[in-house]
Amino acid sequence: MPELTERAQFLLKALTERYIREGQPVGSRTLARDAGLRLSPATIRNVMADLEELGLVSSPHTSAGRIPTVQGYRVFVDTLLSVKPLDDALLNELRTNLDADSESRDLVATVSSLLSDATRLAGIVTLPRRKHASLQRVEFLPLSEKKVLAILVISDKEVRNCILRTEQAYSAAELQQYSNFLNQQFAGRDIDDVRGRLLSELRETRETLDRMMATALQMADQVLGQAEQGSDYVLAGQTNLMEFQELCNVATLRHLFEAFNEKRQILHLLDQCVENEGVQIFIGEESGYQMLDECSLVTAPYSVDGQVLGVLGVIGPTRMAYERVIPIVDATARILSAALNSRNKAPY
Amino acid sequence: MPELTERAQFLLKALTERYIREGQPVGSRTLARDAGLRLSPATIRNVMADLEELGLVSSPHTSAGRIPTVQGYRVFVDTLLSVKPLDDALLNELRTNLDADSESRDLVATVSSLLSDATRLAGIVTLPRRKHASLQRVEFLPLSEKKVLAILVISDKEVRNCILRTEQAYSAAELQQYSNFLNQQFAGRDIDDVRGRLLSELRETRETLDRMMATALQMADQVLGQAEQGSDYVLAGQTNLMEFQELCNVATLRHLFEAFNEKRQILHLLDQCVENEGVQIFIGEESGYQMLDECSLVTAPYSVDGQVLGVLGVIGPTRMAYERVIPIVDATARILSAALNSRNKAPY
DNA sequence: TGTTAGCACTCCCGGTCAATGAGTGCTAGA
DNA sequence: TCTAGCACTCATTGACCGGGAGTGCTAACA
Repeated sequence: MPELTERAQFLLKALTERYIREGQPVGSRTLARDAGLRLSPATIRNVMADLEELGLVSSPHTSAGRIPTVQGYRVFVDTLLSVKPLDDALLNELRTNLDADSESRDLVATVSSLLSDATRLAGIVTLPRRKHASLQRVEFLPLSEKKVLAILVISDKEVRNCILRTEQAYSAAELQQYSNFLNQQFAGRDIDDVRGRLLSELRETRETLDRMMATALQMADQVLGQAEQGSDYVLAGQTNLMEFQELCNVATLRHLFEAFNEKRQILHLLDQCVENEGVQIFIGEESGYQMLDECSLVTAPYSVDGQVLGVLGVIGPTRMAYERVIPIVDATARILSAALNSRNKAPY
Repeated sequence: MPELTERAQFLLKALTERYIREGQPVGSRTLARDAGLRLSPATIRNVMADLEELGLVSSPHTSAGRIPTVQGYRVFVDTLLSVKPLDDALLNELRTNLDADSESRDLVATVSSLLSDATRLAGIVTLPRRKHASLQRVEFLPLSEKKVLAILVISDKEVRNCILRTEQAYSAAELQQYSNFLNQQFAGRDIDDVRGRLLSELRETRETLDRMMATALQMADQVLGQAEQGSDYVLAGQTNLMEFQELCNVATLRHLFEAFNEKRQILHLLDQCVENEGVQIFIGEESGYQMLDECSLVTAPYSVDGQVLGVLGVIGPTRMAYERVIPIVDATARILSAALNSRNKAPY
């Protein structure tokens, strides 16, 4: 946008800020007073006409003031925004409330609440999912005649268990043997890797090797299959969204909440943010999903050892206090990453 | 209500049914046509005046029809309602969709969805919580230097694990020893019982016995303490509630959804239904909670071996199709109980 | 050439008003 | 005991009007 004069930029900024604050279309008279430039309303009107032609502002009807369009917000966020430094009290609160020792799921839930409390919007955090997680160990325990409890230790904070139904009964000793065997073979290896090997070994050795190994492999495969599909997120403070007038009609809310329940679409959107480093923002229709047409999504990925594990962010109305929200999201992502890192470094 | 003539009862029933169907206040003319009695509107009006005096119906304003009051619904539900027999297709769907082998939490989530789908309302199911669960066994696995994974097997479908931080490092062998010891001592016993013993033993033997046992007891106590607090429920289909006009203002919805998130109040209400056997209904303000003023709650407890484990039900607007909803809730509770029972009987 | 004052115009919003229609309470008669 | 009739009440709807806020345009001014 090099065509934008400095004055136009300044006014767009002032207009957007005021609109975000007040929620009302901003007229030329108000803007003249508000902006502090010693210009008459008439002059402002001329500038506004230019901005409107560029598609950065629009008026809901002829005799209302102007409001920023999605493109207007875009320019505002990308080039005009002066981000507020995060206030220390809040930063401390974020830090101290993160108990780095809790399990992933709880940790994620906490972060989600923190985000929603700090911004008064809806907080969202995906569960950490590492592309290359290594398997620390496997255990099998007999539950009842044909049920086996499989426990999969991935790291010192990620444990999954699932109940397997088996064709026949196995004794504790047998199961012990199986898990020993598997741990010997696979402990410390990448999970995808393990799965690949399992499959190929299963095929190869079906007849030749003894039954024990086949069973062990089969079980392990079952567990891994179930463990892997856990792409999910935790949402908090949805009800905060009900406070905003622009979202306050039931149809809009319904679509939004249904999307939250469905998860699929939201997840897909969040996935797009994984690649981007740092804060990423979707404004209104930019997301490409209808139910988010009147919302913005501010996200940031979090990571351990340079490997991105997930995305966190907030969802709120397009008209949100970006200059406050952006640093919060940014900081939270850093703090979460740090928390995950520090405990990951604990020696085994 | 012996003062109610047969005719008055019949008309109250007709009025309530019509109002539930149409959602509009019912006038005397309509009712005269609808009820099939060969009475003129004027006569009906007289009866209505009586019903109004008894507090069973009311009119939103002078020249509108009548709608049932909470007391009116009460009489309707308690004495007038003709419950529809459940249609077999639905029954089958409920049965087949319950995978009796999944874990409690998943099972509960499924039931919740089934309820909400079948009724087009919000389904709610509390997690099973047995007063006297017996401990099947305990396992400890080393995770990292000062972290231990504790696994608590309660039944062949209920497993809890939690990560303990310990003061010092323990070897796999040590942990094995501990769990062996605990299993020997406590396997098969009631969990509360176990906890009590743990505490007393801890006190008694602090100095006398060897450190191993003390640690084992301490760990077990930690796990049990964490495992027990799990009073919770799973909700499904909240968004269904947004379809109803009477709930369609944002303030009402907000209170409702906030209560859903809080859980405390709802849980308290559900707890009251545990004692009652069979379907229990709270209509409007009867619940005593403001956010449910315009809602009704239809619940039924589910149980295994005559022991009530939890409550399930649906939440919807006061104006709901009770004659359809009640049998669904009832049947679902039975089916869930049966499912839990059958698999519980599997020999160990 | 950029800025400003003035002015006519547009459109939303809130209030008033009257017509309509649904439904009621009451009364008198069958 | 029931019913027909009638006057009355009240929500809803649509039309209308005036005020207010803000605009675009034009012409004058620095």
